[in-house]
Amino acid sequence: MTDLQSAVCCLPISSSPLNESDAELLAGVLKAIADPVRVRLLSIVASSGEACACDLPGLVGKSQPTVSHHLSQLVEAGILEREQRGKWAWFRVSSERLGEICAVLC
Amino acid sequence: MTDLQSAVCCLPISSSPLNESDAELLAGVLKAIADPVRVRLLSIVASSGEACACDLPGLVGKSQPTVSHHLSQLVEAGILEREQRGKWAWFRVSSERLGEICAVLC
DNA sequence: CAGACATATCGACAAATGTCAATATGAAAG
DNA sequence: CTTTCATATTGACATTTGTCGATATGTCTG
Repeated sequence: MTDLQSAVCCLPISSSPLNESDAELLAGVLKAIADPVRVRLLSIVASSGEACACDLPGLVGKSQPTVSHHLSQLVEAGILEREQRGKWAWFRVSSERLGEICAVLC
Repeated sequence: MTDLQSAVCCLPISSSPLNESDAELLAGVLKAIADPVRVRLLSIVASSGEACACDLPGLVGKSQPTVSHHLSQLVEAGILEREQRGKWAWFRVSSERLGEICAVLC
């Protein structure tokens, strides 16, 4: 997948038809959220302000590797930010990135 | 897939952790947009106000059955509305539904 | 009704995705 | 440096998804 750490893509979708590459960027970011487990992870992190990876497998009922994989996808899409604290990984939401998504959609 | 014609799901994701069924609803609606071709279709319809299905295969470079399939997914998710005019199918964006999505995300 | 044409459905297939067990990596503590 | 523990990566697999050709359905027109 292409680099998603910069801006989502573009002007609002209603301002003019997206070209193929902008469409891939936007679709990529949305795809990163569009999974039930990732939505729950995102919601858990968002509502707590931050969350430790160590708690998340228990909270969503998935294995540690699966949760790790989902978290990586959210980080790669710029939706979560990862911070290492000792041996623990903490995550918080990039409300800036979420805002970008909404700005493109609405 | 479950019925997505009613409200997307829930309070904003940051207000409290989504339960599994709300997460599936939200993920389902996002998944309906999270594809490059569907993003382009959505953007074409949104920026024109409305669009005829007859023009869309040419505009996105996909076959008629493929476009029809993508449009159905967007309609099923409540993101596009379909209207039959003679033998043509016209589509417009449900800005209400898009607004719901943004309200849940941000 | 018959023909023409727009759209939907079906069947098939390759590619992408979600999942987990096993294992590797990395970071602190002793 | 060794051990311990948290997280990431690998490999494998079943399921889902995007795509198209062929065909069915539906809607107007003559």
